[in-house]
Amino acid sequence: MTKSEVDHLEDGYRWRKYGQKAVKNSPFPRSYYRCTNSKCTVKKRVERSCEDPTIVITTYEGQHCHHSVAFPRGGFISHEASFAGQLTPAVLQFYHPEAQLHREIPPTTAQSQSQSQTHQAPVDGESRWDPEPTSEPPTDEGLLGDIVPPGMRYR
DNA sequence: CGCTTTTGACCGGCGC
DNA sequence: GCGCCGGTCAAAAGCG
Repeated sequence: MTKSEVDHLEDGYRWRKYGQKAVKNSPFPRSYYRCTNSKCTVKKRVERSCEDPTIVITTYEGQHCHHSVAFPRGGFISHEASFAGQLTPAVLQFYHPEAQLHREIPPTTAQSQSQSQTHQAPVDGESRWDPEPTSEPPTDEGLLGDIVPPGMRYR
């Protein structure tokens, strides 16, 4: 879950929208994105919270088998790519429709991605990520394959 | 000219 | 068996 005012959350990857559907749960439509890389079967589902338009719920499916496309000097992408091979426990409790109803929204949601960060890869550029991690095949180690990068919570 | 977005249709699964 | 819901595909249009 990410709080943001804009839909296009630049997470370092290139996404191609392949569909949009309105879900009954919320008045806002849900968008379906897929990684432009043919090898990457990663899918992303972006939905807006019904109660809080400023919050978008982004669900990732699968893992990227390549590094982010380009964040050379942008320097604001998180290091989530490094987690490409592991699952996050966060996925266990990521679906609580009711829970979010009484969730409060900090008024200071303004800076979602404007800040530049601290952390910038010294030598990055492109695919330094092995197409096939030696320790684990891209096939996927978990049936769910869902991954929620821990570093996706901006504040 | 190529790529991305957009929108409607189509398909599969589930519930009743 | 039918209807509903969610998800994906595919064609056309728009933009860079």
